[in-house]
Amino acid sequence: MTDTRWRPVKRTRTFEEVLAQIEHRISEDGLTAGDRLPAERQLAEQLGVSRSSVREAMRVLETLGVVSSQAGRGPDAGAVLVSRPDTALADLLRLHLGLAGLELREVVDTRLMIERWAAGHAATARADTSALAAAYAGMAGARTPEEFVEHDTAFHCAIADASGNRLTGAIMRSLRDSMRRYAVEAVERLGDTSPLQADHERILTAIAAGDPEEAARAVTDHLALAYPSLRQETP
Amino acid sequence: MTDTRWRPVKRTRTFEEVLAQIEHRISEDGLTAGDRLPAERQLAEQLGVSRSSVREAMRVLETLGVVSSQAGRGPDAGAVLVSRPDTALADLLRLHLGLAGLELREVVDTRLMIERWAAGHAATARADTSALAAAYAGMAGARTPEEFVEHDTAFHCAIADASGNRLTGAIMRSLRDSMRRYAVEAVERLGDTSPLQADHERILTAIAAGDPEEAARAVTDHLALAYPSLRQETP
DNA sequence: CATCGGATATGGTCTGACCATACTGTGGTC
DNA sequence: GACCACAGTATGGTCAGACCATATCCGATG
Repeated sequence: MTDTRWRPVKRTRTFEEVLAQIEHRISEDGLTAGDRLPAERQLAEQLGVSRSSVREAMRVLETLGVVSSQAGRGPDAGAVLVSRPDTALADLLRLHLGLAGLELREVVDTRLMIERWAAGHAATARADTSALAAAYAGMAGARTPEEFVEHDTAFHCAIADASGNRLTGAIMRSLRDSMRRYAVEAVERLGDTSPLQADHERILTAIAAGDPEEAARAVTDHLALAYPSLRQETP
Repeated sequence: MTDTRWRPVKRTRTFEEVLAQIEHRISEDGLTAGDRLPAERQLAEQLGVSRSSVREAMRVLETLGVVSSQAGRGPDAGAVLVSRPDTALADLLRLHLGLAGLELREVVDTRLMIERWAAGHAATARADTSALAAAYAGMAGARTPEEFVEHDTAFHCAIADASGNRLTGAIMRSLRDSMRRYAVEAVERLGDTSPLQADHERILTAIAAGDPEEAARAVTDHLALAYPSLRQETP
């Protein structure tokens, strides 16, 4: 038998080491959104690596919605810590949908799960419904399917936000972003948007009235209407 | 007034152009997991950019769990398309938890939402419970909190997987990964794991018996026990 | 005091080189 | 013919140094 001695699965690449250092520094120094990271050249010298490796680490952090890089000089320049999971999640889902690693029905089911949960919570908590009402009004004035979907997205994201949980809100926004195309198609296929608006009014009323069961039912019925082909999966 | 002529909000960086090209190529050529991307040098030449820019784009795709790079030569070498949203999601959540952009209670609440939903679906679908049973047995033989949490994570991820929805499964895995530390602390604080095991048996039985309501209740009670400080948020 | 223009710090890109890794093919050995 | 050792080579990983684009800062100038 040849040499099957154990070798480490994978040598840690330099930029991963940089990532670990930065992450360590964040948790150690208690950095939060708004704080600045050292400049790329400076970081490279501190860690004893090349600027390329630092840059690749920065790309990763930027992809994850943790830093935002800005050229130039001054307080706003450089790599600033942010907290923007939404766009990162949206990119992630969009790419995996495109890769056929995920199917639309899985995304829609997940969305239904979140939305029922959020609608119930929002109703229980008697959450502020002004954002919902604004989006509802926006849909009424929409002239194209794209415009309608825009406000529809805002409406449904407002439901998730009203639950008070930022994580579900972020997931919701990403789900909507990644399935925008299909939403437009669904609206075009339906033609008339008035049934959708009736649903929306029912949802809005239930949340405002603080009726979690009715809110959850209304959301379920609404998604069954918007995505009839997936109906059988919503018990 | 100075020149207020319109400038594009932000000049698209080169590597973003590369990203768009690759993404376009994926959806256009119908590439799926397992297919190979051109080599970095080759891609750089094709797109008329430097290898650095291609590499930064690769880092982004790798971060999103879409490609996996492997040095060397042969069929497995180079940038291969994969579909691994789990690790990407886990990194994302972990970093945002560290940045205080998210709070633990939001993560736990989201986990409860998914787990109730998944338990109900798994019970309804009479899903295969062998993975659940195996993880349950693993917990019984665990000797340290870390080991217990390891199998506990497998158990709860198996619930999410049993729902048949890969997206919720991936989210579940990421949530568990990102809160592993807190889970270990919770087990240590509890000391005795037998109440947890009793819960697990109840969940397992309910799913195997195809009783969605009981499964959802069992999961809810279980998380209330494991995270007592968050109990008031689980109506 | 106001304004303009260079100095400067920052990220963005490119080039070319070298290293580490892992397969490929070739040639020798048994 | 089967097997094995070794050079060849394509791939990603890293580095160094240069230059460009952008945005602020600051001093000179009117």
